[in-house]
Amino acid sequence: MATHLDDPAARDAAIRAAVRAIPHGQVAGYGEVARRAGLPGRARLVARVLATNPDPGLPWHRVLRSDGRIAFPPGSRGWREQTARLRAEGVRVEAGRVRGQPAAATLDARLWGPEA
DNA sequence: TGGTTGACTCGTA
DNA sequence: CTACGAGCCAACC
Repeated sequence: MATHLDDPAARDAAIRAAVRAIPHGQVAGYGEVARRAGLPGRARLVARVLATNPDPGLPWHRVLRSDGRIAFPPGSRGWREQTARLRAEGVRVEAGRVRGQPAAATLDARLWGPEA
């Protein structure tokens, strides 16, 4: 049976919604975003969506690789822009790597905290 | 129809 | 801690 996520457009929308859900000044991994969008294991799909994303308002810079590093080649245009955008939000970035916020932790845990 | 590509991830050295 | 290889998924040619 075809679930709503079988439709490419729907998956695309779900992924972008998950990205928009990342709070200002916080980050999340590709795999984490995919899981939150209801697409576990589709980290590469998330990357594709961001790469082709037409929405300038999407906080794509808050999405990192699972090891906390920026996914662009060091020194590239995107790499520099992502670094700058993150720093502008108060995120500590060193050598293309984000510190203080393990991207491996679940987004839910960060949104709701250890209390909830 | 079949091989290549990439803003990925994980296990191992 | 970093580097490399194999696995994966969907889009492209």
